[in-house]
Amino acid sequence: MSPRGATLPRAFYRRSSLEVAPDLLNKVLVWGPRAARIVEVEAYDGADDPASHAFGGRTARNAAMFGPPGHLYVYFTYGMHWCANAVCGPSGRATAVLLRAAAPLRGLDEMRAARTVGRSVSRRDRDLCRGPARLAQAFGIDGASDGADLVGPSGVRIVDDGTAPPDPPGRSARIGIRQATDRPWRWYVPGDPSLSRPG
DNA sequence: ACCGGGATGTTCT
DNA sequence: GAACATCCCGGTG
Repeated sequence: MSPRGATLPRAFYRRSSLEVAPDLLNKVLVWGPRAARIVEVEAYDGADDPASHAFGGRTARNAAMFGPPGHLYVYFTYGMHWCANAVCGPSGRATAVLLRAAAPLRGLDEMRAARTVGRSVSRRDRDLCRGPARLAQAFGIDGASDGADLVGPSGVRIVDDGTAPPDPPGRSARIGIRQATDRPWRWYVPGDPSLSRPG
C-alpha cells in the first residue's frame, strides 16, 4: 500500500521555507489509501513575514510552526475550513509551506467521500484537492492532525517517487492575503489542471 | 466565463 | 467588532 518512493527525511524540511517550497512540487502526499501529487505551494516566513500566522509571535494556534521541522501545522479559517502546512526551518524559526493544491493519484473514492460530507456535490477528479481547504478535507486532515509528524512509516507523509520538480516552476504572489502581497512566494506546476487557479 | 454574496467561528485589535 | 493563507451557489452574459 505504500507508494513507490522514499519518505522525505527530516533534513529536507530543515531549510528555509523559501527553499523547501519549490522542492515540494511533484512530491506525493500520502495518507493510507490516499495519494496526490503536490502541484501548488506557498512559503510563509515566520517572524519576518507579515502574512504569516507566526508574525505576531507564538500563540496556542501557531505553536506547531515553532516546533521542529517535518511536522504539520494545521489551522482553521473562515469558520469552516482547515488548511495544512509543512513546518520548515530549525526549531523556533516558525517557517512553513502551505499545501495549496494536488493532483489526485490514488484513493479517489475516499477523497470524494470525505469531500461530500454535508454537501451532495459530484465533482471532477481534478477538483478533489484543488485548493488548500479542499486538499485538507479530501485527506481528512483537521485539527487532530495539527503537529503530526510527517517523517515516519505510518500516518500522513510526503514521498519522492522520482518525479523531478518542474524547471523552471511557475511563480507568483501568494493568494488570498492582504499583507506582503509583493513577495512572490507561491510556486506551482505550470498548466496543471488541479491548480487552484489557472497558470 | 465571470461576478457577488453567504456560510461559519476562531483569533486578534 | 473586524479580519480571516476559503469555498460554494446562483445570478448574468
